[in-house]
Amino acid sequence: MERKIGQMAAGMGINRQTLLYYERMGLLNAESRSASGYRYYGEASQLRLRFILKAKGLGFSLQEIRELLNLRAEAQANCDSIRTKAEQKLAEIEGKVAFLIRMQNSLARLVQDCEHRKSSDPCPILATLEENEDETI
Amino acid sequence: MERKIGQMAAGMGINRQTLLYYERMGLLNAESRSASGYRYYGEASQLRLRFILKAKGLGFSLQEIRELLNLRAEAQANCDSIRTKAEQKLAEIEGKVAFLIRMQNSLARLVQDCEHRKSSDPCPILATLEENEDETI
DNA sequence: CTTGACCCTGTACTAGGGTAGCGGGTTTAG
DNA sequence: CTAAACCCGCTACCCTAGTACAGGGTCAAG
Repeated sequence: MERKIGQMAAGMGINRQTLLYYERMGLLNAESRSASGYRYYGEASQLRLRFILKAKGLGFSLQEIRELLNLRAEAQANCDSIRTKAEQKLAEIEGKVAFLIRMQNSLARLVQDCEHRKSSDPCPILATLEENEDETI
Repeated sequence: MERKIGQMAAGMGINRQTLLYYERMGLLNAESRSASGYRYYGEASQLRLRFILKAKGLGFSLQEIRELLNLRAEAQANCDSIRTKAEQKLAEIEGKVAFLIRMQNSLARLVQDCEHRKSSDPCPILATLEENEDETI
């Protein structure tokens, strides 16, 4: 069914302005307009928006999503380009995870130390942050 | 030893402009100035900058770092507030890691599928992104 | 004393991803 | 028929974390 912008936004759980923003960014156009200019979004737009939001959820930037959409438009056959992009993104995410896990371990260790300190000791978190050596991270 | 801004920046591996930016943001002032206005950074500034960069490395935002610095100034005794902040940040990071790992699994599965598809099949990544159901993430 | 490397302040710009408000037109329920 | 709720285009603004440039002053070596 056809939806006006407000319904489309609410239905997808995003802001009305965001939909306009995506249009400006060349990601999503309404399928049709009323005589008075109201945007009407049909099934295809909803599919496309779902694509955009999922890809965003998978960590693709809007720029990358535009490329994916173009690839999709180009040819269904072009699975290889898509897979390459997905693989690159995967590597990137693996890097982020590794980094965050290092952060996580460092912080957890600091919090641990903090719990076991004697009340006369200085705060070990502050002490670590003040250290000269780069052992923490 | 006292360093001018360029030496300080180079020594810490950051941009000169970034140091000015941190000053504008109220994170770090030079200890002294020459008659002509040159900034001179001493030991205390270097300690403070190291603190800032380490905290940044642990995932704190500049805003949060400002709060940490204030806490630090308030009282060395206030270990509890510091630990609370560290714990909050830890929880936040754990959330991010969990999310990224879910993304990672989804993407890895898609790439897998992509490798094993028959050349007649449609690209499984595109197919997934077009799906209605929210199973992917 | 000049040259080059450095420093000053101040302003403006970047990217990414939106968000808000204005003045006015349209639609729909009562 | 009217009032609320929507929508239009447009411009401008938000945040974070910087980065760049302009126009000018300073310092040290040769």
